[in-house]
Amino acid sequence: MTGERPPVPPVPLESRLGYLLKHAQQRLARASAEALAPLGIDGHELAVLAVLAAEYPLSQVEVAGRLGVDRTTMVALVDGLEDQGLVERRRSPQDRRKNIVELTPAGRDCLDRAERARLAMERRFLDPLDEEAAAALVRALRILVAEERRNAE
Amino acid sequence: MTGERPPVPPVPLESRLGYLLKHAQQRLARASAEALAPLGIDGHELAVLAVLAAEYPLSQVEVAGRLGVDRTTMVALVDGLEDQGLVERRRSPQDRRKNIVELTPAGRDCLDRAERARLAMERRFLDPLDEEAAAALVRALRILVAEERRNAE
DNA sequence: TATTGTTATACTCTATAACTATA
DNA sequence: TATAGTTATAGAGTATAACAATA
Repeated sequence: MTGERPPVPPVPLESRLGYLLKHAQQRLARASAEALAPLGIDGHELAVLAVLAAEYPLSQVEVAGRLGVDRTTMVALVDGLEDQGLVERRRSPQDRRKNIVELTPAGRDCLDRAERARLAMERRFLDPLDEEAAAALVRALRILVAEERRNAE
Repeated sequence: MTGERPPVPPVPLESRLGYLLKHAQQRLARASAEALAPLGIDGHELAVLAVLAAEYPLSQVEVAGRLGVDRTTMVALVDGLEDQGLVERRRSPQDRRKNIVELTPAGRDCLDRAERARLAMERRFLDPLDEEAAAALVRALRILVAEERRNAE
C-alpha cells in the first residue's frame, strides 16, 4: 500500500544508529536502482562486471567469493548478464568443472557507462554534505566495514 | 601462464558507497540482534516500544507511520508484543476503528533494559572510531536521512 | 466513500540440500 | 573424496488486494 515510504516521524528515531544506517542504505539503494535502470542492470550485476574487469580470468565461484555472495546466487546473476550479452561463459581447459566468466565488448561498454552513472549518483547522494563531511562519512564507514572483516576471523 | 599470479587489484569494492553502507548496516543489524536477543525482542519491536513511550495515545496506523512500516506489518508486530505482555490493545472510545496500543509495566521495563543494551551495543559498534569521527558519522547520516524525507514529498 | 485492523496472497532474497560432471 | 555449476525448495521479509467494522 505504501510503495516507497519515507517515515513522517520526528520521534527520537533519528538519533538511533540503526534507523539512520538502514534508511541511508535504503535511500542509496533506490538511487542506485534508478541510476542504473536505463542501462538495464542492477547494482549486483554492476559489481560482477567491475570484478571481472579488475581480474582475469575468474570462475563463477571466484567472482562469488570476491563479492561475498553464494555460488548458487551467482548462477542467476551470470544468467542475466549472459542473456544481455554482457558476459560469456566458457569452460576452463585447465579444469573443466570451472566456468570462466568473460566480459564481452558490450559488457565493457556497459560497465563504463554504469560506473559513470554510479559516480554521478553518489555525488548527488552526498550533495547535502559539504566536502569534509562527505569524506568523513566515507572514512568512518571504511573503518567500520574493515572491522567487520577483522571480527569475522 | 594462466593467471596463477593475480595482480590482486583488490577490486575497489570498499570505495563504493553502496558496498560500505550495506555492510555497515548489516554489521549493525547483527550486533543489534545479538544485544537484544536476551530480552526476547528484536529491533523492530524495540522501535515500537520506544515510539509508544514517546507519544500517547497512538493507534496502530499511527505507530506504523512513525516507523515507516506498513499497517499490515504492524499487526504481526503488535501481536508479538502483546503475546509477551509488553503492550495491550484497546479500542479507542473516540473512534472505534482504532486500536490504541499501550505499554504495560512489563513493556516499560523491557524498553528500559533494551535501551541500555542498545546504547552499549552502539558504543561497541562505534568503538573503532575516535569520538570526533563517530560524531561526524552520525551527523552525516542524519542529514542524508532528513534529505530522504524532503525528497519524498 | 474513506479509514482501521485484519487476513490471505504474492513476490523478493537468501540459505540449504541435492544432483551432475569433473578432479 | 572434494569441488564447480546447477536446480529445487524453504524460509524470512515485505508489498498488494480484499474484507468487515466503523466513520
